[in-house]
Amino acid sequence: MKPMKPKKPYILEDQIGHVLRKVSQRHTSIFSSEMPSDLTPTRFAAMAKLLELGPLSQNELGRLTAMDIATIKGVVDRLRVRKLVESKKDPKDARRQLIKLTRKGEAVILAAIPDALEVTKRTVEALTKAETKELLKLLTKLQ
Amino acid sequence: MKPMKPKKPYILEDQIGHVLRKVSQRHTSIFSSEMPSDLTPTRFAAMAKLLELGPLSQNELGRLTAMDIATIKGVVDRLRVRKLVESKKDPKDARRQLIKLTRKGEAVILAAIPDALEVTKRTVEALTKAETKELLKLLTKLQ
DNA sequence: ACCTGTTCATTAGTATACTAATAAGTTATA
DNA sequence: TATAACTTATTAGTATACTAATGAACAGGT
Repeated sequence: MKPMKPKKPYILEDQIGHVLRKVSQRHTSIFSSEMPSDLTPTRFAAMAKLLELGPLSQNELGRLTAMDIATIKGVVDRLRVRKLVESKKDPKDARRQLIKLTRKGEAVILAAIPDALEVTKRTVEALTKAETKELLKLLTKLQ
Repeated sequence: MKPMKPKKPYILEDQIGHVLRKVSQRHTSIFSSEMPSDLTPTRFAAMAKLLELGPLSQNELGRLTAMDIATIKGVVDRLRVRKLVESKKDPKDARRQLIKLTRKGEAVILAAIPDALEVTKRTVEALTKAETKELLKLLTKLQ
């Protein structure tokens, strides 16, 4: 008779998904304590991409910020309500909504970038520089 | 006059928060492709803790699975609808709802554990064992 | 010019994740 | 014992995150 395979225990705290969730939660919490209350991580990401690349379609913006089309729509809607971005039909492609930063949006994102870099710094403050680099390298492999 | 500090560029892809978000998304996607459709990561985590520790109050369960009280309530409600857990008043403390696995819930979680371990394995399949260990060590420091 | 397949955007529905307000029950202590 | 402080749970509201269905517009090839 084959010997029984010993049952592997399930330790939640050792599972990568659970740890990722907790670290993400901590990051979000640091973000909201450092940044103005209506700048969430995703809103910030969308605005940063628009600053970097200029006007983009909603889909492009979603792809570049890792949000699916339903999620990016909500984010853009809420940015538009706050007059941080505006959108208009793309004259070259009637399907597309071209999203661009308003003057106010540009000012807000420019002012917020140093704080966002500080959020990153605080998130990894328990690690050395070498460890941080290693962590980013490993996580990047898992994307 | 003091020299101007050079403006640091903001590279979204280098920010830990963004990379964490993407890796979490990929993990969730692997989870839902490997597991039965109504077992989400959080439902699974809650059931795994109940299996490990027996009946717990909603708050305790939330703390042990890193969910705030509003989130764990929703998760428990949806587990209850599916008859995977049941709850009753704690006779020793009238504030508490004691949550416990049903027979069905226990069978479901026991059957699902090997698949959940496989999800973890697939999530880190791009890394060596040593890298995986290192990643978990670094992430754990950031919790 | 027509069809086929693709892309873009919207909508509805479900699930996590948080805040803030409220209410009820328990514990600590003055 | 009275009350103050804390804990537990619920509810309402907002924000990400995904699926699936729909419809409009575009692109390629015949």
